[in-house]
Amino acid sequence: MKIGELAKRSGCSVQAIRHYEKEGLISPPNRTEGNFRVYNSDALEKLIFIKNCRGLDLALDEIKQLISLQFSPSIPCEAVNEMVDMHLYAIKSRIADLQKLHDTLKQLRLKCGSARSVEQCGILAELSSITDS
Amino acid sequence: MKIGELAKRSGCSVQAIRHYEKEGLISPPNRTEGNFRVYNSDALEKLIFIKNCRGLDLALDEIKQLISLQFSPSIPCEAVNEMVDMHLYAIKSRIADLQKLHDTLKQLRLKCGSARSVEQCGILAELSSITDS
DNA sequence: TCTAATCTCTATAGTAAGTATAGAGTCAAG
DNA sequence: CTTGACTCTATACTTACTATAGAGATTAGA
Repeated sequence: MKIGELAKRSGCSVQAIRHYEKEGLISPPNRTEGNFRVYNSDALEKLIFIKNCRGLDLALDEIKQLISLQFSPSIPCEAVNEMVDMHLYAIKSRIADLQKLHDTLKQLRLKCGSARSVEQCGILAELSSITDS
Repeated sequence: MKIGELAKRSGCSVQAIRHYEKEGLISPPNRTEGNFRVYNSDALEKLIFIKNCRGLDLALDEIKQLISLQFSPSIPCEAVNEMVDMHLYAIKSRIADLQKLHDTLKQLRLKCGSARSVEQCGILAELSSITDS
C-alpha cells in the first residue's frame, strides 16, 4: 500500500508518517519506480504501536527506545517498567499542578462580577498584585 | 535599572524579557549611550503582571489582550471574565484527560512484573494491540 | 489518447514560549 | 589597562507535528 492508505488505516496523518521515518521510528520503505513509498502490514503494525504509545503521551524518543528494546527480546524489561513508572509520576504531578491552578483561577474569577468596567475589574487588580508563592 | 536587575527583581529571565519586548508585551525602553536597555519601576510592575498571568498558564497573546484592555479602562470587563472562564474549562478538561491517561497507564503497568525479559513483557505486548477508543 | 483530478514527492516555514549559543561591544573595579 | 561581568543582536534549538509551495506520478473518465 502507499502512504495515503497507510495513513487512513493507521489513523496517522501522511505527514506524521514521513516525520516518523525521518526521526528513525520506522525504517525507510521500498519505493515504486515513480519514487512512491510502498508499505506492508508490518509497517502498519509498527505505526499502530507508535500511535498507542503517543496516545499515552510517550515522547517519540521514548517510543524509539521501546522499539529498540523489542529488537533485543531477551534482556530484562526493567527499562520498560521504569519508563512507565516515570510517566505515571509525571502525570500525577501535572494533575496536581493543574488542580492548584484551577483553584487559583476560580478564586480569581470570583473577584469580578459580570457587568463592571475594566477599571473596577477585580481580576485585573488581582493580577497586578499577586506575589509568587 | 538594567535588564539584569530587572530580571532578578521580576523573576523573569533576561532572554524572556527581551522576548516579551519583541512580542510587543512591553514597550521598548530607553537605552544608554552604550545601547543598554534602561527600565523604571513601571516596567517592573508590568513584568510582574505578565509573570502572574503566565503562572496561570495564560498565553502571551491573551496577556497582550489583557494589557490592551487596561488601557481602555471604561469598557466593560466581560472579556476578562470570558477569558478566565474559558481557561477554567480548558484546565478542567485537561485534568480529566490526564486522569484517564493515568488510569490507562496504571492498568498497563500491572501487565508486567519486574524481572521478566522483554520478550515476555506484558506492557509491550499490550502496546502492540490496544485499539483506539 | 488526452486531460483533469488526485496522489505523492522534497524542502521549507510555522507553531509556543522561551533557552542556549556565538561573537561582539560596554562598563566597573583593581 | 586589563580582567571579568554584563549586555547587545542574531540565530538555532526545543516538541511533534501541520501547512505550504512547486514539482512529478498516477488514475479515471471522456
